[in-house]
Amino acid sequence: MNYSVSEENYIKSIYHLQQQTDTVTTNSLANELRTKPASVTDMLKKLQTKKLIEYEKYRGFKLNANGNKIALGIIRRHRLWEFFLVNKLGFEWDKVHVIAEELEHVSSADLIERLDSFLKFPQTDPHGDPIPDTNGKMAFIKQLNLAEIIVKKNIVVSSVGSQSPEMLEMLKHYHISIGTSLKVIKHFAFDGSIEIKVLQYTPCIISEQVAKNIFVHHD
Amino acid sequence: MNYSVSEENYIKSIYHLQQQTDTVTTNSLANELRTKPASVTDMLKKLQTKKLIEYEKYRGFKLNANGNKIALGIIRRHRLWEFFLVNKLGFEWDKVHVIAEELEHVSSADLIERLDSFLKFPQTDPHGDPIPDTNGKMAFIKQLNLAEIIVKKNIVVSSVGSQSPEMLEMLKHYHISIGTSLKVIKHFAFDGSIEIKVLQYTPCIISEQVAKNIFVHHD
DNA sequence: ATTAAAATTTAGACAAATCTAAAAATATTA
DNA sequence: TAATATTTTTAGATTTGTCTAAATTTTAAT
Ligand SMILES: [Mn+2]
Ligand SMILES: [Mn+2]
Ligand SMILES: [Mn+2]
Ligand SMILES: [Mn+2]
Repeated sequence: MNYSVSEENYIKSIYHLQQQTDTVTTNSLANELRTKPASVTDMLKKLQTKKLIEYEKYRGFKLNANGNKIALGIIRRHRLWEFFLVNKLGFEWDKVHVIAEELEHVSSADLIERLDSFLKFPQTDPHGDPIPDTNGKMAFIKQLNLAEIIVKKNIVVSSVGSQSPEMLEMLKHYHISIGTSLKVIKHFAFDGSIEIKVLQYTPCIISEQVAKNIFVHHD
Repeated sequence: MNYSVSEENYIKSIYHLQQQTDTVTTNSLANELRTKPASVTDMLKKLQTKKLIEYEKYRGFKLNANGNKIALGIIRRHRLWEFFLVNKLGFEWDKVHVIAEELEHVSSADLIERLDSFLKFPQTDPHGDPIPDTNGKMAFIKQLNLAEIIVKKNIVVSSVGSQSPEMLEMLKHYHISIGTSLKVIKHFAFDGSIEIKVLQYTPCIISEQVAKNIFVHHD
């Protein structure tokens, strides 16, 4: 089966919202897609007819197994293109999302498998998010929030909560990007800020808000 | 201004038809786009409102200067993606057209300029067709039909009339691709077939129909 | 110059995706 | 539990792009 650009965007958004709450609401999806609740209801009916979601009027909805597989296919394409844009075309990672949002809808399966191979089968996109394989299997990376790290062991930045230019600008200033190794040195109870040390740089202090937007894993 | 996928496909098709006849007819465009004449008329009105064509009811139509520029932008994207698909992803050149037909509509200008640079500013696509530059300037390559070559000097294959898998298969068998150097040895008046010699291979005979689909330029 | 054929346009309909305003269902609060 | 607020759905409209069938215009043929 083949899905329209609009259908694909809905499917992907439902998938992402489900990571937070198992069953999704009409309003949250409308908000995510910057559209109106009435439009969401219309599309839900269509997705139900096409057997991609479980949906009961007024009760919320979720992707079924089939819908999940479709979603992971779209996410695979999105993240492979993002990797291409950053690592081959030299884009900054705050610029690639909007472009990948279009490229993800190009429908050739052969294209994506060849792109994957050309990129040497990357495991994560430029934001640290894992890339599903052809069968929709996605590595689960146990991520911890930097704000909650206590031990003074080496940790590695694996992804970020915000992909805004503002975030990127600040991370650059701190010499932090995906894959950067660092250590937590001290917590300040007063405002929740923490002192960290990035390898080869002098220690610095980041606010709690920044820390909460940085996800890490051990060694 | 931004144009829909449908509008872009119409604009590009009008451009291509204009290469043969300066002013285009409703039927020919409908045929090119595999749609119905009534649909073409509808779109023509829209393109006229958007000031992309000159159009007089029942009298045919053509792109104006603005429409021409838009068309060349789409063709630039199409051909750059085709080059990418063949030279980076390893597609055969009979497979790339349909995919480029989708990729050409991805709208980021930055994307295309970076792609161009990544590909080292190619001058022609995998079918030998010239790639317009950012400003819509396109090199004109004086092409001659192989069926009409008489002199026994070295000539270079610059493009092909058909991009079908059948054509590709046969050209491969003859060891001919874009850029191949060859010589015309003899014409057979009986059926119009000609004997050619591809460098490093023994001479062979190709039918008039094949020859008519091969375009060449001198040295 | 008529008439017949072909090309083109209009009229009216339809599917997809969206919207606003109103109605219905559910959740919250007093 | 009853009133109120919030969420969700329905009803009806709009835009884009397409279609068929009928009307109109142009072109070709007698
Ligand atoms: Mn998208
Ligand atoms: Mn990403
Ligand atoms: Mn296209
Ligand atoms: Mn081409």
